[in-house]
Amino acid sequence: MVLSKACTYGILASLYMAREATRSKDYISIGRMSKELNISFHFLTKILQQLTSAGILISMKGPKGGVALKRKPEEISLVDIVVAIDGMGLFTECLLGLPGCGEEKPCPVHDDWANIRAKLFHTFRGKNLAETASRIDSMNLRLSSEFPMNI
Amino acid sequence: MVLSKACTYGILASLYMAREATRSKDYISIGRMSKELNISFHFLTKILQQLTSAGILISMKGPKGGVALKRKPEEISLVDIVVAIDGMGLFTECLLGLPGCGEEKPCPVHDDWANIRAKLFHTFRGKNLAETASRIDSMNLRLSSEFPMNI
DNA sequence: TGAAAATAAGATAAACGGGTCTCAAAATAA
DNA sequence: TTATTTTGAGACCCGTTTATCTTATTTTCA
Ligand code: SF4
Ligand code: SF4
Repeated sequence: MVLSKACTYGILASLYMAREATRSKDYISIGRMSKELNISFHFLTKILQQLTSAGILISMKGPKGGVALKRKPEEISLVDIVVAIDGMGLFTECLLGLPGCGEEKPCPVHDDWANIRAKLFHTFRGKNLAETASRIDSMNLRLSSEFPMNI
Repeated sequence: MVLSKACTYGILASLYMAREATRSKDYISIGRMSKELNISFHFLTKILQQLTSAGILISMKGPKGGVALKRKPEEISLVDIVVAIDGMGLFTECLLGLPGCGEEKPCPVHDDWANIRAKLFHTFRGKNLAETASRIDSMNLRLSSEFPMNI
């Protein structure tokens, strides 16, 4: 898997919060999100704690508490979430797993992989939560996995 | 990690065999490969067994035995190795891990990911063992990880 | 103040990938 | 034939990821 499960959950939750942020300024409870996104509550909690300590979210305990995006959704890119949870590995690691990959002694697939890797990075970096989340509504896309499979 | 460790080992061993195949027609012992590539012998054995049962290698027991590419190195692409070990997942799975990814109800990053995914597939498919292995020699590239690291 | 609601934190367990180990089976060569 | 060399096959171990569970801690509100 390209992204860890934790990372995809983090992205889905972030998109969910970005969509909510346009409607209210309140905190969103993790329990509610975990139900709507079909993600284990405790697992999601741990993931969002990572995003909180990474400075992407702010959290508040107690009734009316929950979690919210720290910055405006337009200012948060998908790469922020990915890096906070999975680290930079995907964008820096060698495709063939050789330690110390570099330009001087590159492996046979270096050029192609470096190209794809960069494209992946720029794609994630170029997508902010606001625009991505708005597409969910306008194009009737899905966020949760409660739909039937096809292909 | 994009490719599993087993898969990268399989690719490295295949490239090694492709390089050897141009010099002799003998079987190559897994023990020798495991030493030269710095890969655990038993683990490499298991991986190459997968390639054998996938029809990519042929094997022979006993002294002078070992393993060899079944077809000519020019006719084996990297995608053959990847699919035999890791399956088609990398080229078909959803980036966000949602089951049943598809065109009808795609997730918000579908278009970009599908594009990158396709590029990845065509890159692997377009690289055959012969050409890739020959670059190892002609450009003094590396196959094993016994070299010092440099970013 | 006290009950309830929510995150924080950490222990625990299951599943998986990576890796090791042992023994069997086959082929060679003495 | 017998010893040796090799792959084949499977059990087993270990660390990480995924997931669950339990126990604080903080906040709100009656
Ligand atoms: S493609 Fe480049 S970064 Fe990846 S393993 Fe090869 S040399 Fe290293
Ligand atoms: S990008 Fe396409 S294939 Fe990947 S999860 Fe989204 S809808 Fe599915």
